[in-house]
Amino acid sequence: MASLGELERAVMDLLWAGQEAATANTLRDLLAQSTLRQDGTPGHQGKDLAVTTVLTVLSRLERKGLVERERGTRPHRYQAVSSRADHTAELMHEVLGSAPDREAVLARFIGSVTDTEAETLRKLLGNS
Amino acid sequence: MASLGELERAVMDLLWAGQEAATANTLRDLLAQSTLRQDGTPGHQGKDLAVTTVLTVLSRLERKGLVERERGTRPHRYQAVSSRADHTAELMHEVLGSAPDREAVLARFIGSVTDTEAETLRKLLGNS
DNA sequence: AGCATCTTCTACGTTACGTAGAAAAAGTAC
DNA sequence: GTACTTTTTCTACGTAACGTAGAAGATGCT
Repeated sequence: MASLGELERAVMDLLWAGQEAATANTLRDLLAQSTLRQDGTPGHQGKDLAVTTVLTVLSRLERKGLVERERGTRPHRYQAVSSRADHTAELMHEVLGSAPDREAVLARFIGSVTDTEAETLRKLLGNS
Repeated sequence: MASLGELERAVMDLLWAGQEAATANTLRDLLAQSTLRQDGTPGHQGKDLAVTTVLTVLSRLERKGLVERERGTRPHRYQAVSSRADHTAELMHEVLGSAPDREAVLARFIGSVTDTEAETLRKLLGNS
Protein backbone atom coordinates (compact mmCIF):
# COMPACT_ATOMS: atom_id res chain seq x y z
CA MET A 1 0.00 0.00 0.00
CA ALA A 2 2.81 2.31 -0.79
CA SER A 3 2.74 3.99 -4.14
CA LEU A 4 0.69 6.99 -5.10
CA GLY A 5 -0.17 8.23 -8.52
CA GLU A 6 0.96 11.62 -9.69
CA LEU A 7 -2.24 13.41 -8.90
CA GLU A 8 -2.74 11.57 -5.65
CA ARG A 9 0.72 12.65 -4.69
CA ALA A 10 0.05 16.26 -5.62
CA VAL A 11 -3.07 16.28 -3.48
CA MET A 12 -1.25 14.75 -0.53
CA ASP A 13 1.46 17.37 -0.91
CA LEU A 14 -1.12 20.09 -0.67
CA LEU A 15 -2.78 18.52 2.33
CA TRP A 16 0.56 18.13 4.02
CA ALA A 17 1.55 21.67 3.23
CA GLY A 18 -1.60 23.30 4.55
CA GLN A 19 -2.15 22.70 8.20
CA GLU A 20 -5.92 22.87 8.13
CA ALA A 21 -8.42 20.56 6.54
CA ALA A 22 -9.28 21.61 3.02
CA THR A 23 -12.28 21.24 0.76
CA ALA A 24 -12.20 19.70 -2.66
CA ASN A 25 -12.78 23.10 -4.20
CA THR A 26 -9.86 24.64 -2.40
CA LEU A 27 -7.66 21.84 -3.52
CA ARG A 28 -8.89 22.17 -7.06
CA ASP A 29 -7.94 25.82 -7.02
CA LEU A 30 -4.54 25.11 -5.57
CA LEU A 31 -3.93 22.43 -8.14
CA ALA A 32 -4.73 24.95 -10.84
CA GLN A 33 -1.71 27.03 -9.91
CA SER A 34 1.63 25.69 -10.99
CA THR A 35 3.44 25.08 -7.79
CA LEU A 36 7.11 25.89 -7.60
CA ARG A 37 8.92 24.76 -4.51
CA GLN A 38 11.30 26.97 -2.64
CA ASP A 39 14.24 25.20 -4.22
CA GLY A 40 12.88 25.85 -7.69
CA THR A 41 11.88 22.27 -8.28
CA PRO A 42 8.56 22.15 -10.05
CA GLY A 43 6.12 20.55 -7.66
CA HIS A 44 3.56 19.85 -10.32
CA GLN A 45 2.18 21.60 -13.34
CA GLY A 46 -0.88 23.71 -12.83
CA LYS A 47 -3.73 21.56 -14.03
CA ASP A 48 -7.25 22.73 -14.44
CA LEU A 49 -9.21 19.83 -13.13
CA ALA A 50 -12.88 19.20 -12.57
CA VAL A 51 -13.92 19.14 -8.94
CA THR A 52 -15.22 15.64 -9.39
CA THR A 53 -11.75 14.56 -10.35
CA VAL A 54 -10.39 15.90 -7.12
CA LEU A 55 -13.20 14.26 -5.22
CA THR A 56 -12.49 10.92 -6.80
CA VAL A 57 -8.87 11.16 -5.86
CA LEU A 58 -9.75 12.16 -2.33
CA SER A 59 -12.06 9.18 -2.04
CA ARG A 60 -9.33 6.88 -3.17
CA LEU A 61 -6.89 8.42 -0.76
CA GLU A 62 -9.44 7.97 1.98
CA ARG A 63 -9.85 4.31 1.06
CA LYS A 64 -6.09 3.96 1.24
CA GLY A 65 -6.16 5.38 4.71
CA LEU A 66 -4.09 8.43 3.90
CA VAL A 67 -6.85 10.97 4.16
CA GLU A 68 -9.59 11.55 6.64
CA ARG A 69 -12.76 13.31 5.75
CA GLU A 70 -15.13 15.33 7.90
CA ARG A 71 -18.56 14.41 6.71
CA GLY A 72 -20.25 16.79 9.08
CA THR A 73 -19.45 20.08 7.42
CA ARG A 74 -21.20 20.80 4.22
CA PRO A 75 -18.47 20.93 1.80
CA HIS A 76 -16.64 17.99 3.32
CA ARG A 77 -13.22 18.82 4.59
CA TYR A 78 -10.25 16.59 4.05
CA GLN A 79 -6.98 16.28 5.86
CA ALA A 80 -3.97 14.02 5.87
CA VAL A 81 -4.13 11.27 8.45
CA SER A 82 -0.45 11.52 9.26
CA SER A 83 2.19 14.12 8.59
CA ARG A 84 4.39 13.81 5.59
CA ALA A 85 7.34 13.05 7.81
CA ASP A 86 5.46 10.27 9.56
CA HIS A 87 4.17 8.85 6.38
CA THR A 88 7.54 8.94 4.70
CA ALA A 89 9.28 7.38 7.65
CA GLU A 90 6.70 4.65 7.65
CA LEU A 91 7.36 4.03 4.01
CA MET A 92 11.05 3.80 4.70
CA HIS A 93 10.36 1.17 7.32
CA GLU A 94 8.22 -0.71 4.89
CA VAL A 95 11.00 -0.74 2.37
CA LEU A 96 13.53 -1.74 4.99
CA GLY A 97 11.26 -4.52 6.16
CA SER A 98 10.93 -5.87 2.66
CA ALA A 99 14.45 -7.24 2.86
CA PRO A 100 15.45 -10.13 5.11
CA ASP A 101 18.91 -8.72 5.78
CA ARG A 102 17.95 -5.48 7.42
CA GLU A 103 21.31 -4.87 8.97
CA ALA A 104 22.97 -5.10 5.58
CA VAL A 105 20.46 -2.69 4.14
CA LEU A 106 21.05 -0.23 6.93
CA ALA A 107 24.77 -0.44 6.30
CA ARG A 108 24.31 0.50 2.66
CA PHE A 109 21.81 3.13 3.59
CA ILE A 110 24.15 4.82 6.01
CA GLY A 111 26.92 4.50 3.49
CA SER A 112 25.26 6.95 1.16
CA VAL A 113 23.88 9.46 3.57
CA THR A 114 25.06 13.05 3.45
CA ASP A 115 27.32 14.35 6.19
CA THR A 116 24.59 16.55 7.54
CA GLU A 117 22.21 13.67 7.71
CA ALA A 118 24.79 11.50 9.41
CA GLU A 119 25.19 14.20 12.00
CA THR A 120 21.46 14.39 12.49
CA LEU A 121 21.30 10.66 12.91
CA ARG A 122 24.03 10.64 15.52
CA LYS A 123 22.16 13.18 17.51
CA LEU A 124 18.93 11.31 17.19
CA LEU A 125 20.55 8.11 18.30
CA GLY A 126 21.50 9.85 21.45
CA ASN A 127 25.18 9.26 21.70
CA SER A 128 27.68 12.01 21.71
CA MET B 1 10.97 3.51 -10.86
CA ALA B 2 10.44 1.83 -7.57
CA SER B 3 7.68 -0.69 -7.39
CA LEU B 4 7.79 -4.23 -8.61
CA GLY B 5 4.92 -6.56 -9.31
CA GLU B 6 4.49 -9.74 -7.38
CA LEU B 7 6.13 -11.97 -9.93
CA GLU B 8 8.86 -9.49 -10.69
CA ARG B 9 9.58 -9.39 -7.03
CA ALA B 10 9.68 -13.17 -6.76
CA VAL B 11 12.15 -13.34 -9.61
CA MET B 12 14.36 -10.68 -8.09
CA ASP B 13 14.30 -12.54 -4.81
CA LEU B 14 15.55 -15.65 -6.53
CA LEU B 15 18.25 -13.76 -8.36
CA TRP B 16 19.32 -12.10 -5.16
CA ALA B 17 19.32 -15.38 -3.28
CA GLY B 18 21.40 -17.28 -5.81
CA GLN B 19 24.85 -15.85 -6.26
CA GLU B 20 25.32 -16.98 -9.84
CA ALA B 21 23.56 -15.86 -12.97
CA ALA B 22 20.55 -18.03 -13.72
CA THR B 23 18.70 -19.02 -16.85
CA ALA B 24 15.01 -18.52 -17.41
CA ASN B 25 14.45 -22.25 -17.13
CA THR B 26 16.19 -22.49 -13.81
CA LEU B 27 14.11 -19.63 -12.53
CA ARG B 28 10.98 -21.22 -13.85
CA ASP B 29 11.80 -24.38 -11.93
CA LEU B 30 12.55 -22.50 -8.77
CA LEU B 31 9.33 -20.56 -9.07
CA ALA B 32 7.49 -23.84 -9.33
CA GLN B 33 8.48 -24.76 -5.80
CA SER B 34 6.65 -22.97 -3.04
CA THR B 35 9.30 -21.08 -1.22
CA LEU B 36 9.11 -20.90 2.53
CA ARG B 37 11.50 -18.58 4.22
CA GLN B 38 13.47 -19.52 7.28
CA ASP B 39 11.06 -17.62 9.49
CA GLY B 40 8.14 -19.53 8.06
CA THR B 41 6.84 -16.62 6.07
CA PRO B 42 5.65 -17.80 2.71
CA GLY B 43 7.89 -16.22 0.11
CA HIS B 44 5.55 -16.93 -2.75
CA GLN B 45 3.30 -19.73 -3.79
CA GLY B 46 4.76 -22.29 -6.12
CA LYS B 47 3.44 -21.33 -9.50
CA ASP B 48 3.82 -23.40 -12.60
CA LEU B 49 4.60 -20.81 -15.17
CA ALA B 50 5.48 -20.95 -18.82
CA VAL B 51 9.08 -20.15 -19.60
CA THR B 52 7.95 -17.34 -21.83
CA THR B 53 6.30 -15.76 -18.86
CA VAL B 54 9.55 -15.78 -16.97
CA LEU B 55 11.33 -14.42 -20.00
CA THR B 56 8.89 -11.58 -20.32
CA VAL B 57 9.36 -10.65 -16.72
CA LEU B 58 13.11 -10.83 -17.07
CA SER B 59 12.96 -8.53 -20.07
CA ARG B 60 10.93 -6.05 -18.13
CA LEU B 61 13.30 -6.21 -15.23
CA GLU B 62 16.15 -5.65 -17.64
CA ARG B 63 14.41 -2.64 -19.07
CA LYS B 64 14.00 -1.33 -15.54
CA GLY B 65 17.70 -1.70 -15.00
CA LEU B 66 17.40 -4.25 -12.25
CA VAL B 67 18.65 -7.21 -14.19
CA GLU B 68 21.56 -7.72 -16.51
CA ARG B 69 21.55 -10.39 -19.15
CA GLU B 70 24.44 -12.26 -20.72
CA ARG B 71 23.53 -12.56 -24.35
CA GLY B 72 26.64 -14.54 -25.19
CA THR B 73 25.75 -17.85 -23.63
CA ARG B 74 23.07 -19.86 -25.32
CA PRO B 75 20.44 -19.95 -22.79
CA HIS B 76 20.93 -16.34 -21.76
CA ARG B 77 21.89 -15.94 -18.16
CA TYR B 78 20.42 -13.29 -15.94
CA GLN B 79 21.63 -11.71 -12.78
CA ALA B 80 20.68 -8.88 -10.51
CA VAL B 81 22.49 -5.64 -11.24
CA SER B 82 22.86 -4.76 -7.58
CA SER B 83 22.50 -6.72 -4.39
CA ARG B 84 19.25 -6.72 -2.55
CA ALA B 85 20.79 -4.69 0.22
CA ASP B 86 22.04 -2.08 -2.22
CA HIS B 87 18.81 -1.94 -4.06
CA THR B 88 16.76 -1.66 -0.90
CA ALA B 89 18.99 1.02 0.53
CA GLU B 90 18.65 2.93 -2.70
CA LEU B 91 14.91 2.67 -2.46
CA MET B 92 15.03 3.99 1.06
CA HIS B 93 16.99 6.97 -0.14
CA GLU B 94 14.49 7.53 -2.87
CA VAL B 95 11.70 7.56 -0.35
CA LEU B 96 13.62 9.82 1.96
CA GLY B 97 14.37 12.16 -0.90
CA SER B 98 10.72 12.40 -1.81
CA ALA B 99 10.11 14.60 1.20
CA PRO B 100 11.40 18.13 1.53
CA ASP B 101 11.95 17.86 5.27
CA ARG B 102 14.45 15.05 5.33
CA GLU B 103 15.64 15.73 8.84
CA ALA B 104 12.11 15.42 10.15
CA VAL B 105 11.65 12.18 8.30
CA LEU B 106 14.84 10.80 9.72
CA ALA B 107 13.70 11.73 13.18
CA ARG B 108 10.48 9.75 12.77
CA PHE B 109 12.36 6.95 11.14
CA ILE B 110 14.78 6.59 13.99
CA GLY B 111 11.94 6.89 16.41
CA SER B 112 10.49 3.57 15.33
CA VAL B 113 13.59 1.55 14.83
CA THR B 114 14.21 -1.55 16.92
CA ASP B 115 16.86 -1.47 19.60
CA THR B 116 19.06 -3.81 17.67
CA GLU B 117 18.83 -1.65 14.63
CA ALA B 118 19.58 1.44 16.63
CA GLU B 119 22.69 -0.27 17.92
CA THR B 120 23.69 -1.23 14.41
CA LEU B 121 23.21 2.32 13.30
CA ARG B 122 25.35 3.71 16.07
CA LYS B 123 28.15 1.41 15.10
CA LEU B 124 27.79 2.29 11.47
CA LEU B 125 27.87 5.96 12.23
CA GLY B 126 31.20 5.40 13.82
CA ASN B 127 30.91 6.99 17.19
CA SER B 128 31.25 5.12 20.40
C1' DA C 1 -41.06 23.70 -4.41
C1' DG C 2 -37.24 25.33 -6.86
C1' DC C 3 -32.50 26.38 -7.27
C1' DA C 4 -27.55 26.04 -6.32
C1' DT C 5 -24.06 23.30 -4.44
C1' DC C 6 -21.91 19.26 -3.33
C1' DT C 7 -21.24 14.21 -3.51
C1' DT C 8 -21.66 9.68 -5.44
C1' DC C 9 -21.84 6.59 -9.46
C1' DT C 10 -20.45 5.16 -13.50
C1' DA C 11 -17.30 5.16 -17.11
C1' DC C 12 -13.52 5.52 -20.34
C1' DG C 13 -8.59 5.86 -21.74
C1' DT C 14 -3.84 4.63 -20.35
C1' DT C 15 -0.32 2.10 -18.32
C1' DA C 16 1.78 -1.69 -15.56
C1' DC C 17 1.80 -6.37 -14.76
C1' DG C 18 0.75 -11.54 -15.00
C1' DT C 19 0.35 -14.65 -18.30
C1' DA C 20 1.32 -17.23 -22.44
C1' DG C 21 0.92 -18.73 -27.50
C1' DA C 22 2.84 -18.04 -32.21
C1' DA C 23 6.53 -17.06 -34.75
C1' DA C 24 11.27 -16.24 -35.45
C1' DA C 25 16.11 -17.22 -34.48
C1' DA C 26 19.90 -20.09 -33.16
C1' DG C 27 22.19 -24.10 -32.34
C1' DT C 28 22.57 -29.46 -32.87
C1' DA C 29 22.64 -33.73 -35.30
C1' DC C 30 23.07 -35.95 -39.00
C1' DG D 1 22.94 -27.80 -45.18
C1' DT D 2 18.45 -29.70 -43.93
C1' DA D 3 15.59 -31.24 -40.31
C1' DC D 4 14.91 -31.11 -35.38
C1' DT D 5 15.24 -28.95 -30.70
C1' DT D 6 15.81 -25.22 -27.82
C1' DT D 7 15.55 -20.52 -26.88
C1' DT D 8 14.14 -15.94 -27.65
C1' DT D 9 11.15 -12.33 -29.42
C1' DC D 10 6.54 -10.56 -30.71
C1' DT D 11 2.11 -10.00 -29.98
C1' DA D 12 -1.78 -10.19 -27.17
C1' DC D 13 -5.24 -10.49 -23.65
C1' DG D 14 -7.23 -9.96 -18.91
C1' DT D 15 -6.97 -7.28 -14.62
C1' DA D 16 -6.12 -3.53 -11.69
C1' DA D 17 -4.62 1.26 -10.61
C1' DC D 18 -4.94 5.83 -11.82
C1' DG D 19 -6.29 10.33 -14.25
C1' DT D 20 -10.14 12.22 -15.71
C1' DA D 21 -14.88 13.75 -15.74
C1' DG D 22 -20.07 13.69 -16.89
C1' DA D 23 -24.68 12.20 -15.17
C1' DA D 24 -27.37 11.57 -11.58
C1' DG D 25 -28.53 11.82 -6.83
C1' DA D 26 -28.42 14.20 -2.29
C1' DT D 27 -28.45 18.29 0.58
C1' DG D 28 -29.54 22.63 1.99
C1' DC D 29 -31.05 27.54 1.18
C1' DT D 30 -34.91 30.71 -0.15
